Amino acid sequence: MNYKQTVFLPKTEFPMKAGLPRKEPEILKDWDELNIYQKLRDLRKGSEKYILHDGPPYANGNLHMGTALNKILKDIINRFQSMLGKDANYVPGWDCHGLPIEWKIEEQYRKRGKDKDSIPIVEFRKECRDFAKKWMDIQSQEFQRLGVCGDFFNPYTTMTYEAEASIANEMGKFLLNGSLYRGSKPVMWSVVEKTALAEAEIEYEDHKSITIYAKFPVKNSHLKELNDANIIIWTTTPWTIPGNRAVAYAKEIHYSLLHILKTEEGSIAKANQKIVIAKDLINSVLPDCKILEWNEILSIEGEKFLGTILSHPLGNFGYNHEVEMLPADFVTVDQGTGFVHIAPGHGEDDYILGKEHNIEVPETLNANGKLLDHLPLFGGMHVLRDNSKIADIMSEKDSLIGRGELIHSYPHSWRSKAPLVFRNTPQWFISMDKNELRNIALKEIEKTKFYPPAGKQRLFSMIENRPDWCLSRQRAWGIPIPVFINKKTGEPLRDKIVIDRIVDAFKKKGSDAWFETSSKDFLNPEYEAEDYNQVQDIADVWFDSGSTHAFVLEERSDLNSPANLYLEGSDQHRGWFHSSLLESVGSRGVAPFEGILTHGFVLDDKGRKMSKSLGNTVNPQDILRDYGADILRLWVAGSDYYEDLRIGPEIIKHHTDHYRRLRNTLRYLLGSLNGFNDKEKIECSQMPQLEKWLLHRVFEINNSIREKIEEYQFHSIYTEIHNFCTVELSSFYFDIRKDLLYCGDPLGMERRGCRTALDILFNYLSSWLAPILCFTAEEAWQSYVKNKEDSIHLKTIPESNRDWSNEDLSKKWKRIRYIRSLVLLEIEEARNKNIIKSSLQAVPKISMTETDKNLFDGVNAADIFITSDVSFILNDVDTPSVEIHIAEGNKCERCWKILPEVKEEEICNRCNDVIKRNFK
RNA sequence: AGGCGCGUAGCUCAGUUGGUUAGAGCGCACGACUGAUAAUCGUGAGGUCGGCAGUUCAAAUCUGCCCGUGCCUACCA
Repeated sequence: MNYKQTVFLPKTEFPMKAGLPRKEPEILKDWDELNIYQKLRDLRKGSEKYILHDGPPYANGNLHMGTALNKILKDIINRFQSMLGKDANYVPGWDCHGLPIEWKIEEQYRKRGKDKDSIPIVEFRKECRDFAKKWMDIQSQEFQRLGVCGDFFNPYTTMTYEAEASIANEMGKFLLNGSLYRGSKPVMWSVVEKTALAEAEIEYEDHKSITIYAKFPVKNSHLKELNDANIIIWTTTPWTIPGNRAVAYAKEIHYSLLHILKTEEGSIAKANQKIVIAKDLINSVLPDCKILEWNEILSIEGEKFLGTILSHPLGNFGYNHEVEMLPADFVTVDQGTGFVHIAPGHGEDDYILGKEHNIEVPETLNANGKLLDHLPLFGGMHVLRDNSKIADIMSEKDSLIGRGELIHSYPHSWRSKAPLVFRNTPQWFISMDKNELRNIALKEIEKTKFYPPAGKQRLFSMIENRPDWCLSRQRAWGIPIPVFINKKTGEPLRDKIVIDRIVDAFKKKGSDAWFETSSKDFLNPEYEAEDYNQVQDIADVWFDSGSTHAFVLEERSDLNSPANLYLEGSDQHRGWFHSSLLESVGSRGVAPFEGILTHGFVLDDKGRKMSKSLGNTVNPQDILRDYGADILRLWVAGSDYYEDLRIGPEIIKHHTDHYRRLRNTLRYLLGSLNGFNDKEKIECSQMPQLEKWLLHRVFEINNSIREKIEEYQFHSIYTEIHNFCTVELSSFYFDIRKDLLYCGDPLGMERRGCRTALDILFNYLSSWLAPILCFTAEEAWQSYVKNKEDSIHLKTIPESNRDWSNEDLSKKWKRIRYIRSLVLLEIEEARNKNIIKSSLQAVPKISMTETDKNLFDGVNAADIFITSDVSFILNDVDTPSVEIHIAEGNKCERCWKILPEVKEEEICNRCNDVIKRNFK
C-alpha cells in the first residue's frame, strides 16, 4: 500500500516563489478597490492620533534611493503605529517653489532662444507650476509603488492657493512683530541667475583665479620708517579692489619692512621700493614676486600698525579715499602676505569688520556682475571675466608687485555651476534675536526627543551660531514677500488690515495676485498707493516648507500640531528641521514637533557616496523591477538607518535570502494550517509543553517588538523575527513537529494543540511583518482568510497574552535544547562514520543527572531529538554524554520511524490507529 | 580647515557601567534528507574589534594622535 496519501503534508496556494515585481501591482490594485486608506481612517476614527508629518520632497526628477529610503521608513513607522491601534494618518507633501524648477523652465526658454525677462512673470510662473505638478504626479505614483500608504488623494503642496496665502500670512506675523527687517549685507550672489543664493544652493568646485599682490602706500604712520613704504596685500579677487576701504592685520603677527634690492627680469616688482609683509611669509611671497635680493630694514610687531593710514593702490587715479589699517582675528599667515584687504561690500568678515569701525559699505557691482560705470578705470568690467584685465591695468599704474594664478575651491551655484561673488545688496531678514527667536528655539530643542540623540547637539549648535535668516530671493517662482515700503521713511508698512487683504487675495487667486492686483486694492482706503513701493522679492523656499506645520498640521481637521515626529535625512538639520523650528517658534513660540528622527545617507556597498562619475548608483526602479518593493523595504528595515546605509548587489542578495526565509516560514505555516478551523482549536492549558513553550516565546517577542516600535528600532525587530523564524521555528519547532503534523491523529489533542498554536503564531507573525513586508504579509493573509475585504493592514498586533508567559518553562526548555544540541552533535558524528544516514535510524542513549532527566517528564524525548527512540541512564556528571545506537526493527512505511513493533513493509501501531480512525 | 557622526567576520547587525577563549543570523565549505524540494536539517571554517600610542591588574569598550569615510559649515584675503 502507498501510505503517502495518508500523510497530511502541508498544502497551500501561497507559492514559494514570490514573483514580487508582478504580484505587488496586483495587490496595489486590490487595495485600491478596497479603498484601504479611507477604510483605515474610518476604522481608526477617534483613536489616539499618531502624526508623522511628511517633509516635502522637491517636485522635480524621479525617485532616487534616498527618497525611497525616506518614504519607506516613514511608511514602516506609520504602519507599525497603525497596527498598535493608533490613527496614523499620513499626508504626503511636496515642495513646489524655488530655483531648481525655475531654472529648468529658463533652460527650456534658452533652448528656444527666448529670454526669460521678456516673458510676463505670471506666464512664467504658470509654467513653473505646471512643471511642479507634473513631477508631483510622477513621484506620487512612485511612492505608492513602494507600498507607501497615505492620503495620496489629497496631499499637501506648497503651491496651492491656500498654502500660498497661509505662508504669506506667516510672513505677515514676522512683519507685524518687528522680526522682519530690511538690511544690507554681502550675500552670495550669482551673476548668472541674478540672485542671492541660500547656503543650501551653493556648492564648491575648483576655480582658477587671478591673484595679485597689491601695494598700499603708507600715508600717515607714527612709525616714521613706514612713511615711504608699501603695505602688501594678496587677493584672489582683483575686482574687489575698487571696493577696498581698509587693510587688516593681526596684532600677534611679526612683520618685516623690506628693501627690495634686485628683481628678476620681467618682474612687476621694482628695486628700491620698500614693502611690508609678514615675516613668516617672506620666503613664499618674495619668490612669487620674482624678487631676488632684499634686506630687512626693520622688524615690526603687528600691534604697531594701529592708527596707520594708507592710500589706495590707485589713489592717484580716482580712488583717493583714505584706507585705514584695522586689527582682525581672522588674519593668519597660512597664505598671502599677512595683510588682508578689506572690501566691506564683498565678504562676510570684511563686512563685519567694517561695520565695527564705521566704515562705509560701497556699492561697486550691479546684478549682472559688472562694476558700476562711475568707477574709474574699471567701470563696466565683469567680475568673473575681466580680472586679468584689471590686473593689467593695476600693473600698468604701478600698483602691484606681483601677480599669478591659483586653482582653489570656490563657491558655485548648484544650478548654473557658475562661480559666485559676494555682493552687498538690500535684503529682507528675520532677526534671530530681536524677539528672542534664537533663545526660545534653543529651549524648544531641549524639549524635543531626538533619534538618534546626537541630532540634538547638531541642531542646537546650528541655531546657536547662525546669523539672521535672509528671507529674500530675487527670483520669480515663489511666494512674494508681502510688504510695502514707505517711500519717504523707507520703513515697511506694518498693518494687519493690509496683510489680511493680501492673504485674502492669495487665497482667491494664488500669490500671482501680488503681480496682478493693483497696489491700491491692498492699500486703500487707509493708505495712498503712491506713497509706497511694493517689494518685488520672493521668499526663500525654506520658509515655504518651514510653514507646513501652519497650513497642513493646523489647517487640516484630520491632523494636529505639534506632530509626533519629523523624519528626514541628517542633512535636514540645516534644512527643514531648522526652518520649521524657526518659523514655528517665531510665530507661535513653540516647536512644531515633539520628536525628530534622522536617517543617514545611502552609500554604495563600499561605503562611498553614489555618483554618476563613479558609476556606483543604485536606482530604486531597478530594484523594483528585478526584486520588488518588499525587498527594498526589507533592506530599509534591516539596516541601521541612524548611520549611513549601504546598498549594492551583495547586500540586496543578502536581503533576498532573508526574505526567502520569512516567506517560507509563512508558507509552511499556511501549509500546515490547511483546513484548520475554529472547531479544532483547544485551550492553551491542554496543549503539549512544546506548544506552551512556543506561546511563551510569542508572548516575549510580542512584548519586545512593541517596545522597539516606540524607539523606532526596526532593524532590531527584523533581526529578532528572522532569528526566531530560523533558529526557533524552522530548525527546532517545525522540524520536531513535522512528525505530529504529517502523521499524527487529526482528532488527537496533541495535533490539535499544535495546530492551534500554529494558528496563533500565524496571526502574530503576519501582524509583525505587515508593516515591513506590506505586500507579502497581505498575500499570505489573503491566502489564510480568502477575503479581500479583510486586509492584514486593517488589523492590529494582538495584545500580549499574559497567560502564555512561563519563565520556568522557558528555563527548562533552554536546557532541553542544550541537551538536544549534544545529541545532534553525536548523530552528526555517526553520520560522518557512515553508521547512519537519517536521524530516525538513531537511538541516542543519554547519560545525565536525575535533574536533567526529570526535564523530560511529560515530554516525548524521541520527538524532540527526531529519533525513533531514546534511552536514559543516570549519572552525576553535569554535562550529559550521548551514545548513538542503531534503531532496531523495521521502518514504518508511513512515518518512517524504525521500531521493533513494525513488521516488514508494514506500519507502526500509532499510524495504524490514525489510519483506522481517519481513512476507514 | 572646522562642527557632528561612523569604522566589530564576505554581508546585515549584537556587544549592558572596561572583566573568562568577541557573539547572532545569513553567505561560504562539507554532509544528510528527498514528505516545506529552486525548500529543509546538521557540522565546520571565517575576526591583531580601522591603525599607533597611552591610562589600567584588565580595553572592542576610556584618552590622545593618525588613517579611511559620511553629513553639515567655511573654504577667506
